[in-house]
Amino acid sequence: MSKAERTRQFIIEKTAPVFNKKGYAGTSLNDMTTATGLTKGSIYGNFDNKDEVAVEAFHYNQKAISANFASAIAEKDSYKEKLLVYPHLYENLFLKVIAFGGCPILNTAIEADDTHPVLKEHANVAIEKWKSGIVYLIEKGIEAGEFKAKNINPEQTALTMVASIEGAIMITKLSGKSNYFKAIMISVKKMIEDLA
Amino acid sequence: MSKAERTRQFIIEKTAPVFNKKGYAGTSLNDMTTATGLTKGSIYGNFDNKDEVAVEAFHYNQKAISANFASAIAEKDSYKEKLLVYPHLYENLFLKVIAFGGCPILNTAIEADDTHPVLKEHANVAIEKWKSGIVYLIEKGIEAGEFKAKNINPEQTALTMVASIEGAIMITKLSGKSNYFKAIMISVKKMIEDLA
Amino acid sequence: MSKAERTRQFIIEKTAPVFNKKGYAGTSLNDMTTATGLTKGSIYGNFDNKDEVAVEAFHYNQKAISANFASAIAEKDSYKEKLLVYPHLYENLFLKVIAFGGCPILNTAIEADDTHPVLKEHANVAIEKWKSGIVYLIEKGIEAGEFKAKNINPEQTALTMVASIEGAIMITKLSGKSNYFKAIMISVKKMIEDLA
Amino acid sequence: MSKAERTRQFIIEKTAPVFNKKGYAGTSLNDMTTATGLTKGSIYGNFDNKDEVAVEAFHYNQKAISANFASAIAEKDSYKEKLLVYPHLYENLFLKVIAFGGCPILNTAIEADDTHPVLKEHANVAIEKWKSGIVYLIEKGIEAGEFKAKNINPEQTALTMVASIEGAIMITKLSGKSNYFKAIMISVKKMIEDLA
DNA sequence: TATGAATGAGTCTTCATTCAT
DNA sequence: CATGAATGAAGACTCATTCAT
Repeated sequence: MSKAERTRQFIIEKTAPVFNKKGYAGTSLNDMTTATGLTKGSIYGNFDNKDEVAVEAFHYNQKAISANFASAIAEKDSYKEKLLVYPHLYENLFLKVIAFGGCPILNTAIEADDTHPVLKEHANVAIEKWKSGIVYLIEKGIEAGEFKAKNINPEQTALTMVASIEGAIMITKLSGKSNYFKAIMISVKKMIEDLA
Repeated sequence: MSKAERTRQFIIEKTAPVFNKKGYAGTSLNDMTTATGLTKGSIYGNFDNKDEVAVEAFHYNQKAISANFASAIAEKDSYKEKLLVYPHLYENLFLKVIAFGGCPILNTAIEADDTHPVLKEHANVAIEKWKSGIVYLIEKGIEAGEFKAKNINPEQTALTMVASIEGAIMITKLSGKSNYFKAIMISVKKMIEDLA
Repeated sequence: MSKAERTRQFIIEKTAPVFNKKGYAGTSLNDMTTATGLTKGSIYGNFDNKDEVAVEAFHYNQKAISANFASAIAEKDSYKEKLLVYPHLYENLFLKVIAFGGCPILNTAIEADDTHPVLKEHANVAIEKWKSGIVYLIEKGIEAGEFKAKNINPEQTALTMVASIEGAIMITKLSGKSNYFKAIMISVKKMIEDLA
Repeated sequence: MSKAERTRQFIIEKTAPVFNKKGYAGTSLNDMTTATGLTKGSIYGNFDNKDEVAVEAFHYNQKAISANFASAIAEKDSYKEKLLVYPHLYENLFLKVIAFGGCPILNTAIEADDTHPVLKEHANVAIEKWKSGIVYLIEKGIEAGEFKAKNINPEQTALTMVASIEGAIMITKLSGKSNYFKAIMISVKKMIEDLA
């Protein structure tokens, strides 16, 4: 990794949590220099503009969270258990996620949808990927005979899972009540168990 | 209604959609003068500061949406049908809601949670009220013998409904795919029907 | 006194202390409505502009202080005692003068000299009148044989008295040390006694 | 001296006379950009806010005047002559001082005493230092046998000198009459000569 | 005469971005 | 490659003043 590449990465890592908390518009170049200890000139030497940093920071944040799930899912043997990783792991992680500023997809989606088409599209791709991953697990579960083929709509289930989890993060961050999050995760688990 | 009261109301009505789309920080005083046709001085003659307009605009937006549901719920006879108003009516309204900038509670919650405690609290109160309304309908339905008392956790159900709907709005606004919204509403309807 | 005249007077009385403390530029129309309980329209109905109120307020403040001296001087029999009224009475009044915002002539002179020719001239006239009053007392004292004619320059003495008193007010208000004021007044008294 | 340091100094030098003439509140950022030829951004790049420039400008103005006296005093041999530097040098300088906007201590004291505690304190320190300097010269003069120890109160004399000079500047600037200044300086000289 | 409401130029300050060194 | 310094547009907010009612 070249010096330039390392500095880029350093800027992304240090600014990513700020972007997730303050949002794209709410994060200033000054916030970015404070977070990195670098100068504005240095940031502009490594990125074309604030947008570019924001996009990379979004990806960094997004991966930081999804990586946890990918590895945990890989470790499970059955598809049901793989799906259950989402509610289970979120129950363990959600305090961290909230301290981290919440879900980057949700944050970016809400801020960018009417104002920033580029960021919006990145959030869209991330959601679509997440959904597809769940659809894939459900379909594989059906193939494997774990889930009943009839009466299951994999996409509907995937979308409802994603919606519930994102909604749960919002509500819990807003209210500060952890048991709200747990209650919704129980519903998600039930939805998964009902597939069998 | 005094002139002052009318102007206040006028400012709220005209700026409310802008706040819902661009967010609190993203809406400038210039946006507000453009939306109203008034001068900065006039806005400051009727409000103490931007915060005050933002809070009123949030309430205006929130009521604009919740009013639809309140009246429709009042018209239904059974508690099941009252609960079903949410998925049914949202299916009819969601294009409007999206054009309107999305759900004000969701937008405000996401923008304000790490940056604007006052707005955050207003969003929190609104979510809590929504949840309580659903809990009330479920409990009344249990009392009335419509729903089976055992195995039902009214708060869990209410939270999951709210989370799913908010998540659905986010996902649909982001993807632009109406059928995503419908799919999640089917899950919500099923959840309600399973109460009986 | 007509209603209009009474309102004018009321505005002057209520705003005068504010002007003396905050200065001409530092006193806003809002300060003036707060001080009077009246509206801006009402103030503009009774005065052409802020300048006019400021000028009247200056006179009001100036008279409020000089009245104390005029009456006390009238009561004294000898010219020496008349002159001693200044240091004596100021020693009793200076806490009030400081709470009142300091000497209006001094305040106006300093603020207005490079920025507001009209107010400056009013302050100038007031100082000139004060000085002339002292010169008159000294000359009368010489005529009466109280003071030695030779070696006395009435104008020089008057100017030095005025300068010392104004300087004393400034220093004391700045330092908060009453004994600074008293020390300077001792010098002024000595200057008067040396006339005899 | 770094570029930043030079620009800071440049801003101070160029704005100092404006602050002395128009006062802290009366000097706008626009006045400051006009005086320096720089942009607002540049001023804020070198100072935190207007306050900081005002404080530095006060010190600059204060030193600009006191430096004249310090060097002239150092050149004199006797303490009486050292003290006489004040009335003598002021007689030569006072036209310059008046063109310069008057005495910065006096101007700042009057404007800031009821409105700006930070500037007020800076003015207070400057007055106290001036007074202490005179007290020191008188005490040294007593030690050296130049002045009669009995009947002399060094602090009272110092305060009266400072008050007379400040009062003289105010009166002269207001009236435009140079001979007023000279008359008061004669009194100050007499006060010094009477120490012997 | 007094008021409430509006105006637009002004206030101080922060913004993302650029560029010579 | 990074820095320090500058820019000018935009930010929220206050000002003295006006005028229909």
